[in-house]
Amino acid sequence: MTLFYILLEPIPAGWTLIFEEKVEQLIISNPFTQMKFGAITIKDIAKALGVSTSTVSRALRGSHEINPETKREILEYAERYNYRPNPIAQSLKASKSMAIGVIVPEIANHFFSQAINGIEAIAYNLGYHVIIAQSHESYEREVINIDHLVSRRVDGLLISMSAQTENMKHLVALQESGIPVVFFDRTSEELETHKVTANNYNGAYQMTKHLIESGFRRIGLIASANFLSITKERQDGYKKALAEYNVPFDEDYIKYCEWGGMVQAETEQAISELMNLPEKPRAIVSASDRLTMGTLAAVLKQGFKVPEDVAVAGFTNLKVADLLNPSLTSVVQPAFEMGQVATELLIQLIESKRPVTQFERRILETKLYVRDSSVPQKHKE
Amino acid sequence: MTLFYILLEPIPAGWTLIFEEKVEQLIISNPFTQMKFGAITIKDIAKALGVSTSTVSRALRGSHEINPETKREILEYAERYNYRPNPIAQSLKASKSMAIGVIVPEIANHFFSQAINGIEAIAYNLGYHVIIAQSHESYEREVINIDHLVSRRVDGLLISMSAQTENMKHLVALQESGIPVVFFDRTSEELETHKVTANNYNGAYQMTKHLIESGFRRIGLIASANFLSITKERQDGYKKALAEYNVPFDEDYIKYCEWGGMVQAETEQAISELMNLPEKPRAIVSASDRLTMGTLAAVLKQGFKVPEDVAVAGFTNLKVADLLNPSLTSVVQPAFEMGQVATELLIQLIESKRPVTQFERRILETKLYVRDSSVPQKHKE
DNA sequence: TTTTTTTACGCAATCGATGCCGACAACGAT
DNA sequence: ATCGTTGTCGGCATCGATTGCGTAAAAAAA
Repeated sequence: MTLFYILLEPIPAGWTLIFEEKVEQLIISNPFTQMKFGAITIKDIAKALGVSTSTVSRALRGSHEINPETKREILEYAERYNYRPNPIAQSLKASKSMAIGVIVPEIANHFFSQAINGIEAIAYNLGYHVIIAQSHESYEREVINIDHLVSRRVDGLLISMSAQTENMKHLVALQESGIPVVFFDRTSEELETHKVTANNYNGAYQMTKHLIESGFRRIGLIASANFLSITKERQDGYKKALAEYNVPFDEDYIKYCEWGGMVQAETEQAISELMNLPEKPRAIVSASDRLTMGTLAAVLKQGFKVPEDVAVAGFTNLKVADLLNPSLTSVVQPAFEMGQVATELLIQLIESKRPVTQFERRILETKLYVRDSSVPQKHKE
Repeated sequence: MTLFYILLEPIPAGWTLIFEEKVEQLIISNPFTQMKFGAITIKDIAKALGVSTSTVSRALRGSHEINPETKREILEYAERYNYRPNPIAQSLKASKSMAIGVIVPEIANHFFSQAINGIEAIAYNLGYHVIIAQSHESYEREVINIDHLVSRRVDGLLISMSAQTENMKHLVALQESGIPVVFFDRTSEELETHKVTANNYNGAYQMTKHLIESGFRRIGLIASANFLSITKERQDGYKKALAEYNVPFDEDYIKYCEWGGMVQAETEQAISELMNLPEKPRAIVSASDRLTMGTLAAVLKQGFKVPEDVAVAGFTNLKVADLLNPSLTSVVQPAFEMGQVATELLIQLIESKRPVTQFERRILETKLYVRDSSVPQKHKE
């Protein structure tokens, strides 16, 4: 008896090849391997119908220079065998990946996950897919991520910078190499491009104004790294409100957290410093989503009652703000819409035939929700 | 005077082409277009060093059959010009996309965003990128997403099914077509593959047991669609605890929410039905992350005091559970680890040379945090 | 010196889709 | 009857990287 072997791996040691034959097509009925034959290509269609691949390609994309009869046949066949063009081959040919990269500090933050929802909604509609990367507020990781996305040949990039990103060289280089970049949330003036933000200035202004009008005058501000655009804008809104009501501004009432809330110890330290000032603040405004919950937690942990000892208000997109103890006065950003707008602008840049020199700055309105955490005790109930 | 035009688009109507010439290379010094020249290929290296592309390719991947001297030159050149292999071309050649698809109900849910963190951590390390899609608890969207990911040629899929997915045909077909699938969180018995879940049974058991031991006997359960694996498992844990303490089980005390918390009206309706029972429950267990906050909100909204009128406890991965009013007794799942394990298993499947027939079921432990929402009033303070 | 082996590298095909040319037939126009 | 048109379609190169096969030259063995 003679056994025939079909080897899927190099010939095992000790075996000798004495006979070899090539076959055109191998039909395997092994139940384990009736797979990976789903992917039908343009070539298969061409062979099956006795036409060239060019004809198939043209028929599929509805070229007018194909006999309607031939076209019908091809379309029918493609339909029947569920043909899908291989996007990888298309990408190679067209040197477009149909992918956009998104870099955010972290997904597990409602502001960003909502923004990503908006990004995906638009991107998927326009045939792009979205690759998400997280910087975890680290400059290094951000650079690594960008490098990775570039080597993946993304067609464009949406970014909200890490709290440790002071230097924009990596982004400038990116843009110069022809990959469009759009900022959202956290932006920088060092790069000329589209920028999409919430109205941070007004959000902070409204929140501070509300606190002042509620009777608080000594108001602390806890913010992310001070070179971040959001920090600057929100701080300006805060100062504007103070000025408007003739509340003296005191530098000591502002604390910056370089880790932007990623490291709770840092937040607690900041709160502790604030609350140990000779004239401790009667209210605290948190100027960053990630810091807000940390601030509330730290204040409570350090034994202060909210709002009796100190009122708290802050930016947050968490839906449970009104279920907190106490329910939290907050400014909500239109995260979903910001993601949508940024993506529209980015894809516009990607698909623009001519270099774009006019860039937009889109500012979307925030919304203030007043709740118990900022209502002075005497007014309560 | 004669003008020469270099056209980037078809000849405008009214123009006639009278002269045409091809050039080898066009150097454009237009400041707008000094871009897209960053992408250096293997061919460029070959041309520059006067060797063939094969040699370059082999040198770059460290083949031994290349002269060390040549290899050094190539490596140096590649380094200097920051050469990166084009992953799209590699994908085409190898028919692997180095991408895995992830389908979750929604990103803006801490359980899933933490799981995605775990997924990314592993995937990036192993050179895969992650494409995320959301079903929004809709079966239709889930099917569309899968279709999209398949046409994108992902190498494998991680999925936590939507609350409306009763039918597994789409996943069976997927697996049969050779794309490995790994379940996490929500699984199904209709598919033989790796499955990664939290210990839902034990989590619900512990939580229910805790409530019983705290003195509650009439305990309601609010859950996702009843065909979901997590619903079944958690319900079983709940029943086990009841049985263990001889608390009679009453079918009326269980409410299923088909939208799994996506539609708050549904949740409120369920709570309302529970609380209108002749013998209304004294405690409610929420058996799904997304439902937990909705349950608490609904209970409070309907005017009940927690825990005085009714105690509440539930699954949730939200970090603010202890800042809620009242702080919420909860079961936390090891979401990050679940994502990691699922991804490891998936990539193992993808890279396995032989068909895998032994599948694992990994069950990771949950953790119960007892807080105020489940502590009977008399014991408080 | 001749033969064999080894070293080092090039050629060309391949992955799937696309698009520029050019071929060829049928047709009407001159 | 010859020529230009129009309609259809195939050949071939291309995108970038990889790899089996072949081979010239150098080294080793005979």
